[in-house]
Amino acid sequence: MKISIDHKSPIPLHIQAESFLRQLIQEPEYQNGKNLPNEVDMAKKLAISRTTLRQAINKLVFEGLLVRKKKFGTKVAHMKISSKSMNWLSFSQEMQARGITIRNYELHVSWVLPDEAIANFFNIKPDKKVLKMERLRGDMDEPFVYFISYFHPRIGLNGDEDFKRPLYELLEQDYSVKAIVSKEEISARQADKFIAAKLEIDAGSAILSRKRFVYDQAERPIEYNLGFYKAESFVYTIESRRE
Amino acid sequence: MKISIDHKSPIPLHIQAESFLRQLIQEPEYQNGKNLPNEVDMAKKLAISRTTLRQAINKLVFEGLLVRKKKFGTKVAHMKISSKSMNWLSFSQEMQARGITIRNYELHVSWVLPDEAIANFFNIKPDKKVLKMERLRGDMDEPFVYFISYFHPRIGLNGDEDFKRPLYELLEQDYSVKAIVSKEEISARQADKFIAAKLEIDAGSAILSRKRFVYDQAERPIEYNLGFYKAESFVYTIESRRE
DNA sequence: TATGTTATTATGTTTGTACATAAGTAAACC
DNA sequence: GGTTTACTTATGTACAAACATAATAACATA
Repeated sequence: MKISIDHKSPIPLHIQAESFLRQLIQEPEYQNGKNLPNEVDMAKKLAISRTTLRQAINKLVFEGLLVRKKKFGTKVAHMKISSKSMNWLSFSQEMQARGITIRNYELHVSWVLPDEAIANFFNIKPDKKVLKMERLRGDMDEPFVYFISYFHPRIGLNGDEDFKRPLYELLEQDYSVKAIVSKEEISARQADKFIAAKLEIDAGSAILSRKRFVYDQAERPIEYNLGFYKAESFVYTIESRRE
Repeated sequence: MKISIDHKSPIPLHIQAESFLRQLIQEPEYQNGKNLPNEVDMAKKLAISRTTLRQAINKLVFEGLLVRKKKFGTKVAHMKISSKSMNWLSFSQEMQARGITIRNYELHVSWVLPDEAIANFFNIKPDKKVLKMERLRGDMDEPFVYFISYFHPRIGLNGDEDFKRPLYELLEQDYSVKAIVSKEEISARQADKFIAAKLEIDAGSAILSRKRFVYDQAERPIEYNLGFYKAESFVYTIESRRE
């Protein structure tokens, strides 16, 4: 933890402060509930104004990473992995935002014949092969999600892409495909033998399964995605408001 | 649109500005893409500082309701999380919409001491009793969800209410409490013995658990709600869109 | 004509300063 | 001893004042 604020850098100070904080809160002491240094001191130490520092803190508070209480101070919100109404963060971005380093445990790409649900969703003939991508991902300690994705042939993926890059970035930059609409179905189910083995849990354990249908701006189907999350490690959060 | 800023009010100016903006952007012109008045002018008109106004704008930007671009101005983002409708249907309405006739299998109302999570959410002392309502509901064939709700004492519920009426209707009509914001956490878990017995399934079966935090217009906590759904019978769907 | 130059506009960044408020703790008072 | 009062701490609210920057338009120059 040497990273500090560089006043010469073209990067805005509050952005620098933000990264600084993201690093800082990784420290075990803060993860364990210790208060962050108070705003006035920290601002002084970083040689930025309190307002600027608050700007950075605010962002993390908004994201739900920090909680503040008067007189009590600021500390990291002890919450689980969640997808905080930002449905549109990709998995890697989502994890990054929480300071979790992701590890890809397995990646497998193949061309397969679509089953009925998929052929239907893509509106293609069942004898037209589609690209299937399977990924086992998690943090440094253990895998906690197994993804299966199918992509519409129209996109032109060939299977040699660098799937280590964020998926939607890849689709947008290299294939001009913009994922705009997502329909998701979330349900609980019991892990079958295959999934249980991948996630290193017992068959029959509860898992959270997410089915995601992704469309482009013209509502054309792009991706059919299945995700199986180890139960304890995933909580889906939704925030909604009515008037 | 006469609502403006009241400097005498105990409500912070940036909060007032926020409500003002929320109203403002309802106007069809802004919905149709017209730029909001620029910050400097608007701040002058509202008689608050630009900083304070920006504080309010920032919040809406973060929520994804507004987009800003240098030189281009600020306008409403044409993006929508349309899971709204879904989230705000109460259970009975939700079921009705699916053509399912609901049956109440059990209803139990009691006054209990809140556990830490609840006391915290309500921000009350743990020795202050709260109203707890438990309900087992389902269709004509079988129960498929077990609800546990806790209500904030402030509301003034006494426990003798007619809980057969839709809940949010009751709160609104009889107690002038409007549920506006809901934060939900959805996760999979295994049924414990208690829940399993209620839902008539084996202990250890997968269930979908939904934790719901409900707030009123002033973001004050109203209800803490837990729902345990029989896995096969419930799928949570979300539709989201970005621009 | 093509290419700089400048002005304009509206948001973006940053600071310094001040007082308010919630929730404690300690001291003072009767 | 118990109640009030004052202090302390750290966040919350608010303002004014500059200067930076991105995008564009209008103008000027080679």
